[in-house]
Parts: sequence; C-alpha cells; structure tokens
Amino acid sequence: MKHIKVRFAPSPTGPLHIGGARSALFNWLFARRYGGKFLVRIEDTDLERSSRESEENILASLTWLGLDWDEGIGVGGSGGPYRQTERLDLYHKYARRLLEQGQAYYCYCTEEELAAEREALLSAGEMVRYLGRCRKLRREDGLQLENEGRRAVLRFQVPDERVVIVADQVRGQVKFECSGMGDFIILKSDDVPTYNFAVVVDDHLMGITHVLRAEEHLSNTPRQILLYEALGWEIPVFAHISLILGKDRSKMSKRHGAAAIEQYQALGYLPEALVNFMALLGWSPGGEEEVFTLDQLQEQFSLDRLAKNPAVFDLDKLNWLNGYYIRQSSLDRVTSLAIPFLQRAGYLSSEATPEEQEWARLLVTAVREYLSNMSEITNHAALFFHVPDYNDPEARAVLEQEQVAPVLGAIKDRLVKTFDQKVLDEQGVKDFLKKMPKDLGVGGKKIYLPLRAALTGRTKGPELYHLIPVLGLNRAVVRLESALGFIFAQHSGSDLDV
RNA sequence: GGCCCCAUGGUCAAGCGGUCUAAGACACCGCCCUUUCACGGCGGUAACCCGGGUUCGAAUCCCGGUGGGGUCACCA
Repeated sequence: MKHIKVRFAPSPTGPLHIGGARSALFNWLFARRYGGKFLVRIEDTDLERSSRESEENILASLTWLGLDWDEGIGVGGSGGPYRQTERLDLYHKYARRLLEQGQAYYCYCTEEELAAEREALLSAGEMVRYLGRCRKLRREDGLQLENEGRRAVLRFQVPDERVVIVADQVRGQVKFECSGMGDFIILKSDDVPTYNFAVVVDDHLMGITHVLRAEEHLSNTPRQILLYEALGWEIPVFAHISLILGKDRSKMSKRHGAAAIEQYQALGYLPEALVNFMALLGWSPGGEEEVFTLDQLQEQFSLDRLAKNPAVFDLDKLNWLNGYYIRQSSLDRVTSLAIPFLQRAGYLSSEATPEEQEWARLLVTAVREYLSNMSEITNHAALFFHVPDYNDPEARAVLEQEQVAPVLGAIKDRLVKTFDQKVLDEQGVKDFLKKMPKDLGVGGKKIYLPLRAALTGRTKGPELYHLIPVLGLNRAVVRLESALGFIFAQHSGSDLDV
C-alpha cells in the first residue's frame, strides 16, 4: 500500500468519548500497521460549543491512552494550521472557486422559511432537504437583501438527477440519490465553513488517504464526495466503523453511564485495558487470543476484520480486562495508582509518607485480586480502619462456637510474644500461622476462621498472612480483645436468659 | 415519516457454500485448588430473526418481511 495517512479530527465540545477514542485508536493502529502517518486536527467550527479546555482534555486523553500523532495540533507539520478556525482563508478560497464555477450560490432564506419548508416535507413523507429557492436569485437582488440587513449563507448546488456511490471498505457500495440531498450549506452566515465543507478541504490539503470514522457519518459521505468532485480532488478511501451502543441498544452516550475516557481514568481503569477493550468492539483478531497490548494490536490490525454490525458496550468485559491488567501490573505501579484513591478517602495523609507508602504496598498485595478498577480499593481498605462490630451473622456464628475464646486468647498472647521485637511480614505471619495447630493442640478449623472473624468481623477476605501485616500488631491485638469481649458478652447474655 | 446501515448464545464475536451435531472471550452455573473469599484450573447451560428462493448442499448467496440502529441543522 502507498503512503497511508489517516487522521482523527475531534470537535472540542466536550471530553473524549469512548466512540471517538475508538475511532482514534483504529486510525492510529491502521497508520502504525502499514507504516503510515497519523494526524490530529481540531474541528472547532462550532464557535458556540468549542473550547480550548475541551481541546486540551481530548488531547490529554489520547496521550493517556498511549496514542501519539505524527502531525497536527501540538506537533506541527506541513499541512497546518491544524485548528479549523485558523484556516478560514483556505475555506474561503475554495468556496470562491465553487461560486465562480457556478456550483455554489448565496441563499437568503430565513429561519422561518426553512422551518416551514421542513415541516411541509416532513408531513408529506419526503426527505427533509432544501429545495433550492435561492438557486436562481440574481446577484443584484441578493445585494438588495443584504442592504436590508439579511445575511447570506453559501450553498453547494447538488445535481438534480444523480446517484452518488460511496465505495466503503466495510459496507461495500452504498448508493445515495442526489434528489434527496438538497443544496447544503458550506459557509454559514458568519463565513465559517460547515463540517461537510471543512473536512473535505482539510482532508485533501492534508493529504489524507483513508477516512476511518463512525458509521453516523455515512450519510454525510455522498455530500463530501460531491465536493471532492466539484473541486477536482481525489477521493479518499472511506471505512465507516459500526457504532458502539449502550445497554438499551441506542448510540452510546452520557446517559448510559460513563462515556468519557477521563471518567474511566478517574475511576482507576488502566489505559491498556481500555485500549484492549475498545479494539475488540467492532474489530476482531483472527485467532482466539483476546488480550493484546497496543504493540500486539498494531501488528494485527486490518480493515477487513472490521465488523459491520454495531457493538453493545459491555462493562463486565471491561471490568474483567481491567482486573486482569491490575493483576499483571507491577506492585509498584498498582500501589502508586492506589495512593490517590486512599488519600481522597482519608486513609492516607496528603503527603503519603514512606511509611504510608509501604503500608499501601501491603494493602495492595492483599486486595489487588479483588479489584476491577482502582477506585474499589477504598472499599477494601475500609476493613482495616473500622473495628469490627460482629454484626455479620456468619462471623457471629463462628465466634459463638465452643472453645473459640481460649484459642483467640492464646493466639493473641503468642502474636504479641512472637512479633514484639520482630517485623510482622508476610513470611513471618505465614510461619506463625502454620505452627498454630500444633502449638495449641487444636485443628485448623478452630483457628483460622475464628481468627479471621475476630480480626475483620467477616468470614471472607484476603489471606490472613496478607491481612495481618496490613493491620499491624497493635490493631490486631485490639481486635482480638474486642472479639473476646464480644464473646464474653454473648455468653453472659445467654446465661441471664436461662 | 423519507433515506441509509445492520441482524450467530444475555454481551463481544469466529464463520466468508460442504470439515457447523456452529470456535473463543465476558457474564452465569458446577467441580477442583484454597481450612474463607478472590485468583487460577477444569467442565456446563446458552445462538444462526422469520418466510420464500438459488443449489446436490445455505449460518454463509438472492428476494421479501420483521426487528434494531443511524441520519435528515447556519452541530460535528
């Protein structure tokens, strides 16, 4: 394949959404796979809704995902500037050309007139479009209207009888009847280009060879093709990727929950999990493997494995993948990811002293296999900060068994004796627990579960040899004492009942 | 409503005319590991939207229906 060049061209009107991120990813993968170039351009022609803040947000999300670009905003290149509002003269130049070629004309129709036309067409069951009232408007009449204060838009004149065929890499030949299109606006009344016009000018001038974008743009494509033809430009290859749907099968949006990349970042999802997950929505590898790094994906990506049918966003699978990556990552990385969440929950000071960091490490080793995202760590940390109330029925039942009190008492004494001078680490606790049955002359059943119940107030949880070091000797002792107190209270209570 | 796209288990999906009594993953269920849970291992439940063609043969091709989605802006 020749010099491939693709692009991601977001509108800075909000954060980067899953759908956009997936488009960016596919473009990036395609460029990397075939040694092409990946470009990022900002489509900020919606002056009302665009903001620099959103732009920066989007770019930050791309970078966080690990997607870099060879040309465009922030990195420069020969096709710049890369913000559409900074290229207005370019659009005007080509708009003038279309005007001179007689393929564009000024339109002075008012909002009311257009609305009425729309209503009429809608109720007639026809395609809503502009019927071309101003097509034959003479220039002097137009100027007259301008003197009266009316502002014109520039419309592209669509051929009356024609079929435009979009040759799409994933959908095949898609036909569109020009009669249903209507003369569309290319320059708004403030001389800012509309999307359809700006993309064509930019994609051509920037040398884009392949346009990979979401399927919602498919119906715009014939208009863009008409523009390419009118300007005498080569038409890029199009590939419209099927949409990502929410649980209710409508296009994924905010109302389906977290839809922005930054939200997943904030919840403690790892970029490689998100990338892996998104790659599997609308694309599939040949084999049976489903876990891929960005590097592995770029070796395999190809257009012919893009799906035609839309994909429902499955949070369960994302969670599984993210949990998988959390388990795979180094302890250092997971710990540093965990610290901000622990600080926000008040479990760690804002300084995160070396001692606290060490403690966080212990916590992470104890609970990381329970996590599907990092924000969940605070739930697990809570266990260590609240003295158990022994209200959990199962834990209660365990503590109320025969012989539990003397065993717990003995463990407490030995714990103190053993670790008074020695560090309470995983191996030490392991050894300690291992010899308990022999030391106490009791079966493990009478030891481990009661100990767990006493220390945590629950019957389920991390390994005892992980849990006890996180707790530390003092808290462990305090909890054993309070468990003993609880057991004693229960017994005297039942004695009174008799 | 017009136009366009799509249709394999609950979800993502493999399949591109015979090897399909239809892969794999997530979820779910069971067993094992573990004196807990989770992780991990093993196994299981579960699908070709319907109707016509074409063909010796159709999940795969064609037509129709149904269903779902997208799009119809001086938003992109």
